[in-house]
Amino acid sequence: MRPTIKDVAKAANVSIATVSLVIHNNERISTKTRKKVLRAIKELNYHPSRSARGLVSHQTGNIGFIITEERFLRTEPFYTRVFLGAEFEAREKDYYVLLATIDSSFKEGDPLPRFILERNFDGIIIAGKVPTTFIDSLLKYKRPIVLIDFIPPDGGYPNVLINNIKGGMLATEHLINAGHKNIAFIGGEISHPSIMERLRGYNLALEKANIRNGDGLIVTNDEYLSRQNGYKSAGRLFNNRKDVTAIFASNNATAVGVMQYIKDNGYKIPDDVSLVGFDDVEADLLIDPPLTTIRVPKVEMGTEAVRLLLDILNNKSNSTKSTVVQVELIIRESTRAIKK
Amino acid sequence: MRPTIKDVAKAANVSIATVSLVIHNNERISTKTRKKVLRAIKELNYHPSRSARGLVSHQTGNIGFIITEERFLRTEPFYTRVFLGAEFEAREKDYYVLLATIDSSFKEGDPLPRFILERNFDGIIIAGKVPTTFIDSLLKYKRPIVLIDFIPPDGGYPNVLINNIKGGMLATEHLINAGHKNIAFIGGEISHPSIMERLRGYNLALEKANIRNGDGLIVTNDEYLSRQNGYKSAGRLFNNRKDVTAIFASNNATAVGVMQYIKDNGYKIPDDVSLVGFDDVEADLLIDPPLTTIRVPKVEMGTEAVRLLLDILNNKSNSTKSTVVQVELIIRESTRAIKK
DNA sequence: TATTTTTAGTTAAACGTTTAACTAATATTA
DNA sequence: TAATATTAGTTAAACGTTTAACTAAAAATA
Repeated sequence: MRPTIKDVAKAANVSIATVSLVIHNNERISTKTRKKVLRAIKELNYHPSRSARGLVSHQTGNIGFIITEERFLRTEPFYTRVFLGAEFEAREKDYYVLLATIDSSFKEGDPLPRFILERNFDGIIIAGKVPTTFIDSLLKYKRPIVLIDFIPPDGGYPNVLINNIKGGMLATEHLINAGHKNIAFIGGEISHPSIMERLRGYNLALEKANIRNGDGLIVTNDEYLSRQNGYKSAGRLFNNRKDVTAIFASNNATAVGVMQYIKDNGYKIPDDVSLVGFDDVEADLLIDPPLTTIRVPKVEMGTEAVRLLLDILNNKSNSTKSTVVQVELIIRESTRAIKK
Repeated sequence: MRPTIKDVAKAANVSIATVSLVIHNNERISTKTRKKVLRAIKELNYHPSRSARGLVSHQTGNIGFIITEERFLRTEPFYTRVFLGAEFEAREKDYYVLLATIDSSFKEGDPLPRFILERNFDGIIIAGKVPTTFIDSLLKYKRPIVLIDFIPPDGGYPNVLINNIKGGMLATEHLINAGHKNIAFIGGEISHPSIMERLRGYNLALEKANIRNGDGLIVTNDEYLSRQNGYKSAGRLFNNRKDVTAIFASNNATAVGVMQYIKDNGYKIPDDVSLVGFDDVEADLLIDPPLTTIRVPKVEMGTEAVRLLLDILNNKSNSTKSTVVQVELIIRESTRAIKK
């Protein structure tokens, strides 16, 4: 049988209350007693029962982690890394993470994950864009919510954001510094605030360098970011502008599609066209040539989200604080200085 | 405040015991009372507290899902799909799934996931190969274990297995039927039972067709299944045997590496070489040409694992029953009949 | 010295369930 | 009809914690 607080109390020859107080670092217990109790805890390999604890304290020790099925299954392990960061941090802080996916077309009345219905969570992390209706149906549970890489239209939630503007600037400036003038932006899912910001960074960098980019260099649509979409968009781009020498693709999958199109049409990377992606996933290294990209600290985003959430749960923070994680330019072989 | 069993009892004008019995489908309660109680439950949107339940029943309602970090982060969402299947089935059966990763070099004494240390799980699912030391350190918790796609050396656990032999045969027979004679097998991680079985299926199919495959057609090593490894192995193959016309690669990532090598060396797929993979992940469709492959029912593997585990937990099954999921040949464009 | 304050604990109630043991009412049997 | 069995519930203890309220002993103060 697993040891209970009673066993510890008996072993240390104190009351169960004392054991509980030691566990919670209450300063009312003398160092001597504290040591005695801690020794007993270690000897018996005692771990408090979550059930008993939850029953009296009305806290579950669970953090929900919600992501759309689509995003979770994405070929690039972007959000799996975010999850990993969250799980590590939660483990550290004595919380469990309950991962559940929802449909990206979630409608009001659709079944919610069990732990939500059963109110078995202290707070919830939502990773990536989800339907507003989903967030709405969470409201009545009155638990803190932290969003990752997503700002819903009505805003007002604490979130962990990527410095997308900076990323867009870094990518574009890298191309400008290499002497490029006709720099294109290719981005799907343009309604996503993050993609819009990357475009904004792109524009800011061009402005700063006094480059007036002519028509047809910005190709966007609102389809899901994917290889196919990148391939298609590259086609549209090259139909209009044969003079393009550099492309900034708003995420990695798009970049791979763009690369495929360029290869299929007899151009060479980076000889004819330089290409920069966004995200930095392993696949970037395996493709030919390895992709220059903007690195996003994925694991850190997960840990930050948990920290933010726990700060709110412990009243250390009001519920509108947000964190912005920084990005970094990773230069590989898909970009080079323009031929004179 | 969330409703408790007392609120339901008051609303239905019965004792709390009656409510509990109704929830557990005890036949001692009349249909009339049962209806009355169920109505109250629905009206109040009552869900029993896991904490209270766990405290008295000594069951947690949690299923652990363990996977090595390496496998979880793999570019192909193979195990994420398996997890998804497990989560769906668990949700259905009123269980939570606690996902945690371990290091693939887990050693005795390394920290275990929190829910294990705290004994907060009724059973555990291990997805993919893990170090034997990890399984050993689980033993003392005396909870049922179900393995997915892995048989440890000392065996003895219920598991969900892929019909790898059948898969190997299907792939190889497909190539044989297309007229190929010099059919190679490329497989990394050969110490993995699943890969060995795929090789066995390959051999069986050749035997059945009375094809004596000469030297150098089987290229294996014990490195992790990956693109680079596939690329390298293909190099070794073509150095020895220029006459190969078809290749069965033991998983998808390997196949992609092989494909890359073939392209880089001026051969065409499927014109010069036919190629079959194993796993069927989305990426197979996006590569050029789309890959003929053996489809593995990934989601089903997850649901089966949960079913197996719950059967054991409910004493419906002894703890050595295993399930084998079936595979299917998916013909795409990477294979074709041999040129006469 | 007598009183008050502080220290270092202990006692006991409460949290929301499950379930064995009990009971009152009704049905069956001798 | 009296005794027994069945039905449809109810009562109450138990699960393992937390924590407010209490207390005995020691220290500080008047």
